[in-house]
Amino acid sequence: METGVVPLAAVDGAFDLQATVESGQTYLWDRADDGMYDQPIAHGGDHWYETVVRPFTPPRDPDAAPLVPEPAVVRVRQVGDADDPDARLEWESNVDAERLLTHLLRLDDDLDAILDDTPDVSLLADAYDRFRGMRLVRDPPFACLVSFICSAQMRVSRIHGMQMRLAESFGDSVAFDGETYHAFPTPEQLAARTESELRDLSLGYRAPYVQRTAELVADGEAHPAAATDREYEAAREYLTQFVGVGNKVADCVLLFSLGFLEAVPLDTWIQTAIGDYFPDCEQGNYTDTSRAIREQFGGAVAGYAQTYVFYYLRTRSE
DNA sequence: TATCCAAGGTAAGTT
DNA sequence: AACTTACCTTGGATA
Repeated sequence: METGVVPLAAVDGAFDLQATVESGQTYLWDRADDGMYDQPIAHGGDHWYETVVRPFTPPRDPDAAPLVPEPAVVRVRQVGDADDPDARLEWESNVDAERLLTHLLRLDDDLDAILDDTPDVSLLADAYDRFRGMRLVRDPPFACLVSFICSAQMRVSRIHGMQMRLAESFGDSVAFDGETYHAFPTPEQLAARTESELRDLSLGYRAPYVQRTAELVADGEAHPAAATDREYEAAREYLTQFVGVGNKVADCVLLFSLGFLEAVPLDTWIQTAIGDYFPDCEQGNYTDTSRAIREQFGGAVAGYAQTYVFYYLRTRSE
């Protein structure tokens, strides 16, 4: 086993692991000690989180070496909050995971600079204040694509459960620390399953979407990472060729995997925010409403504001 | 205990 | 091109 420590003093701006991993941007991490999402969100706990990552190349740096040399189990926890000068991330893995963690958790972002670029609007300020240190993520592209195809009309906790079952049922097993983990399935592994087998995992009507999208990727007809070198709206359009992917899911993949920080997924919570706080942004169609709210949320980093607002509104009643 | 409802939308069919 | 409708599943609310 390899282990390491990332001092958070070396990171630009604050960091909050729990908010980052449990805010509904990624469904590929699991809380090690208890069932993630099965209980109300209690911030401040120093939980261990685990994920399994296959070798993949950073979408924005295609000439770089893969982030891990082999399928890797990564276990990480945060010790100390943003105000603690000794705060740190502790990790355990079968490989050197520091570069991988920096990528997945966007530790290379300068969060203070991003906040400086965000408009001074009370809703945004409140959300940033409540979840200070939350960062966006960079999920592996194919797993992110499948996750958000599964997200249609579905609760956060159940989306997470679907991804865990997909890995457990169809992904390669990886031995680590005396236990057996499962990587998220490859496009080939999912393409080889039947709609019925996917429905057995409670994917419902999303099952054929996932199967057919996996086929498109496995057959080489398209790959989500190929959207990266396009202009933002063209990249969104490119992703809608996958089955079960409309503008909203496409925006999620652009934001949570491919590093398009200007993407603002227009989900039900953001639609509510538009109605309650920014009614002038409602333009009657996705493209124009998206442009308007993107402007309102700070343009190039609008996706950061979106994700804070999403999490803020979704957890308001708790 | 039974019934109802809504959950990070999308595809397919109509006008 | 704009507008409707069907779609799986299930935890939690309501009666």
